[in-house]
Formats: sequence, C-alpha cells, structure tokens
Amino acid sequence: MSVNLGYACINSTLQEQSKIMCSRGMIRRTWLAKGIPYASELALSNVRGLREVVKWNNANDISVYRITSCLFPWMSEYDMTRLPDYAEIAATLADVGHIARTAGQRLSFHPGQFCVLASPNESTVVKSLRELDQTAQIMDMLGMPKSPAAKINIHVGGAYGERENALARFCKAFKRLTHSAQSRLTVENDDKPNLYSTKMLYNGVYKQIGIPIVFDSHHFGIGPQDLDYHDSFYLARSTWAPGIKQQCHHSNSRRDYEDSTANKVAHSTWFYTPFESYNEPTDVVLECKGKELALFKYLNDFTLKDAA
DNA sequence: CCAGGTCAAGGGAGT
DNA sequence: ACTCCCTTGACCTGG
Repeated sequence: MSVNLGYACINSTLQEQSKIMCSRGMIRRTWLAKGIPYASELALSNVRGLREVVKWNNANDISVYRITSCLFPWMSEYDMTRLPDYAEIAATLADVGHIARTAGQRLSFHPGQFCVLASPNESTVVKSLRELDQTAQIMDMLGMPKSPAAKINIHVGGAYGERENALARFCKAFKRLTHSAQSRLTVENDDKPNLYSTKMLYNGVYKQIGIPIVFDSHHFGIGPQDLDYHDSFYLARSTWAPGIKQQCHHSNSRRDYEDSTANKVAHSTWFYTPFESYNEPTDVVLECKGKELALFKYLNDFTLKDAA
C-alpha cells in the first residue's frame, strides 16, 4: 500500500472504554493554585496514556500518529527536567519511543495557532521558539530521529497583509531554534486566502531554509489559489528529501458533507473523498472528528474497494 | 453525575 | 480601537 494512514491525538476507543487520555491539562486558575506538582502529575498520566495509544496503534496496524501538543500542561512555564516525576516521565517516553520505533510507527507533533515564528512581536517569537524547542526535546526523549521523519509541523502565520515580510521573519526566527527543533520543522499550507499557499511556502521557506512542506488537501481548496491540486501536491512532494516519506494532511469540510451551517474550515466526522496521492508513497494524517474510527471506515470505504 | 459555560497564548475580519 | 470570531477538546462549577 503506497499510502499509510494515521490520525491525530485522541484515540476515542481507548478514551471511552478505558478512560485512557494523553491531553489532560488545567486552566490558568488551577495552574496558579496547584502549580508544578500537579503539572508533573498530569504529564506523567499523559505519557502513560500515550504509551497505551502507541501500543494500540501497533496492534491495529496504524503506523502514523500525531501526538497531542498538550502532553505537558503549561510546559512553557517550567523546565521539564525539573518536574518531580521527571525520571519516570523520561523513562516512560523512552519506552514509548522504543515501542513506536520497533514497529515502524511514525510520530509527529503539530503545535497550534499560538506558535508563530513569523510574528512581528518579539515576545511572541520568543514564546514560539521555546515551544518548538521544548517539543523537539520531547522528540529527543522519545529517541526519535532529528529529521522530518519525526516532524514538528506548524503554520507560518504573522502575515498582517504582508506575506513577503512575514516569510522573511519566519526564516530569520528559524535560525534561532535549537538544532533539534530545526532538523524536524515543517510548514503547512493555510486555509485562508490571505495566508500561504504551497507555492508561497516553496519560494518563501523551502528555497530559503530547506524545510519540507506538509500538503493539506482541505486547506488547498480554501487557501490562496495559485496552482492546481496536482502541481501543489508535487511541489510539496519535491521538498521531502530522499529516504524521508512525504507527509500530508487530509480532511473533508463539515459544511460540505455533514452540516450546512458549519464553518467551511471545520472538519467532518467521516470521510467522503479519499486523499489523492497519484499512487505515490505518502503518509497521510487524517484530521476528522471520528478519529481512529474514521480511519477504519476510510480503509473500508476507499482502500479495500480500490484493491478489489 | 451531567450540562453548559469557560478557557494562556495569535491573528483575522468586521465595525 | 474594539469586539467577536476562528478550532478543539478538556476543565470546572453549579445544579
């Protein structure tokens, strides 16, 4: 099979059947009240949950999985090595990494909307650098390769109507990251016309600093329109070094298929169209509300039919 | 025990 | 300059 499918963050089966989670966090008020000891407790609980999810993925032949960015609550506020449970957390993560690598399961991260390397605001950049460095530190604890095989994927952001300047700021800020973070960073095309297309990322990021582009099929449809799907896919594909499998995202619009009142950028629960990869070997993270159950349904609806 | 309001962070769009 | 919105999913309170 040329396409390996994966899913993101929550395993609904484990969560519902066994209350296994890896994204327990706390709101600010609780953080101020309970602080580091509670953060440590939650982080340990989260990485133990992650171990169960990774084992489950192996047992279910799923070889692509995005880890939640909420593993360590309030991570930016402390040095992870100072958590009271650090030794056990680190040992658990090492075990998780071993389990994943042994089975050839590819793990990734996708920090969210607040991580903006291209921001004109220096304090936002500093916070973003820290988040990426710490995320890379978790990859290191997992024993994952320092390459986009273990990708940490983000959006460029910070456009303010001046994409050229923002792209330049992004590349400049990139150089301030640790090697561990630089080696794994990837950028993704956006879902708004005023943000970045695959082509803009190719010229403004890949040609400058050489990091790969994650092609998102759904964002392609609603972002800037400057290339067709085929050319966007192959342009993104050309940024992945030999030996490191291209990774893409696929989702369907909730508005188009499930709820006409939903925002067009919202994801559907299930899939109505398969990812078009032109039969190229690719890893695809499915983004949908149905999580791993939608992955199984996708396989049933599309892949098996194709094989028949 | 559950429903529903709330929630660190950035940025865009509309006024 | 201001407000509200984006997505997501878990927190947490009050009933």
